[in-house]
Amino acid sequence: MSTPIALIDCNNYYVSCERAFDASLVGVPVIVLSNNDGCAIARSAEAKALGIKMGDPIHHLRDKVRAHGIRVLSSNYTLYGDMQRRVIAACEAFARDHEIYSIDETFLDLAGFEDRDLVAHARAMRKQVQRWTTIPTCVGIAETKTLAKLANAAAKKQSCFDGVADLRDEDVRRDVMQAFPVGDVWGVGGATARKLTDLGITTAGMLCDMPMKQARAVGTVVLERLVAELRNVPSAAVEMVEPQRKGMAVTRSFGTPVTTFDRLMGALTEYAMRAGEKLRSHGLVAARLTAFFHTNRHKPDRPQYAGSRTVTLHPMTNDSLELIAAARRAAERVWRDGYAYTKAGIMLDDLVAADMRPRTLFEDDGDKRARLMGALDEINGRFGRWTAVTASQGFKREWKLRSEMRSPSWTTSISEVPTVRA
DNA sequence: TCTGGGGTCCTAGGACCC
DNA sequence: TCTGGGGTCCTAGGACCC
Repeated sequence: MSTPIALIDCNNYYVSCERAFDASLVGVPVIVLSNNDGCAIARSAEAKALGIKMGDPIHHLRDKVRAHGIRVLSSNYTLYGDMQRRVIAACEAFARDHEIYSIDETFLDLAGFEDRDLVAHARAMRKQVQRWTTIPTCVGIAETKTLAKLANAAAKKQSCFDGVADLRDEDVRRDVMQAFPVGDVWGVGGATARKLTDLGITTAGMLCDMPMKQARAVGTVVLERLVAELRNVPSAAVEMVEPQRKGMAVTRSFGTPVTTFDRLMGALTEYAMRAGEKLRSHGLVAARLTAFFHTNRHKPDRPQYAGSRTVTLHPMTNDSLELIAAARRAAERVWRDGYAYTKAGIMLDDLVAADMRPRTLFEDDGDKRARLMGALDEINGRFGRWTAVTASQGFKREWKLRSEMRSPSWTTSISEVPTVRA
């Protein structure tokens, strides 16, 4: 028998984080918007009940917002990241190990806890999270990750589970899978769901019974592994160590369209600075940098252009100034006048741990630069991002994204901690 | 007027080599 | 009619996730 896995998932996570610090948001419909205040990416139960879907553009929702008094917030990732640490801290005593899957979901390795009543164990954990953070959660228990995800979804949807579903028993598993739409299975997206439906496979139970060979033909090894996991055969373990990251990106939509190369470089400079910071905080260097920018793809009647160029970084580097120079080289080659650009970004690939990077023969002493970057990170860490900037980055930042309804940094900025009067 | 920002994995196909 | 047979490496793009 394999070891049990739990998946703990926070309910309406961003909204729950906001509610932890603003009681007036409790019990009313609330939505949290994406970067640039573009579309709804988190919805309270009340907002979902009003028919608001994940990804709905806010400008399609104005009438509903007015009619139902929906509270609308910009996203506050600093707050959500900090709350995540608290949620995980509350879970630590309940598992041997954990793997953070996303900002609101964590897999827990329950090896060593098998002889307990795991449903009671999970309930105690939920209570602890609620007490420490106020955040409501659901827990799915199973022996493969795919089934733990499915258990979690069942716990969320079916009130009979009361927030904790355990799918280790085969009969329970069968019952739940039989009622579970195939398109809701973790790893089955729109394209695969259509193919499966055409074959008459409409539930997780039917997918589980699909011949492995056929699964491979329909959806390559990915779907084959997925079917194995539904059959309770693990094909992915809980990852104790963080796997080596392969690439990273900093991309943003613009608050107002950009039409000049200087403005584009202003934005790319900022993204390259941020990318350098991310690299350094992970102790990595990059071998390749891609700069890209494009016009508004949602408006096909307007002139369209997408520029993208990859350049090699040699030596491999995490030096922001090198990244900025590389971004300029890349952008210059594909720049075109006469278009209104609405989005740009920097992508870094072929990442390697900084102390493992290959040395080049004529590499000059990088110590000075490394110290400069260290000082930059420290200043910006202590006094807030973009306290220290490069001259090319500039101070105007007209392109910067919209975020007009952001809640304060309740937990991470001393000037914004909540005041309590008694 | 107005539509996110990250990531991962897999496959196909071209370039190149012997 | 018929046009080697493998390899490797790289890139682009699809599909999926939150």
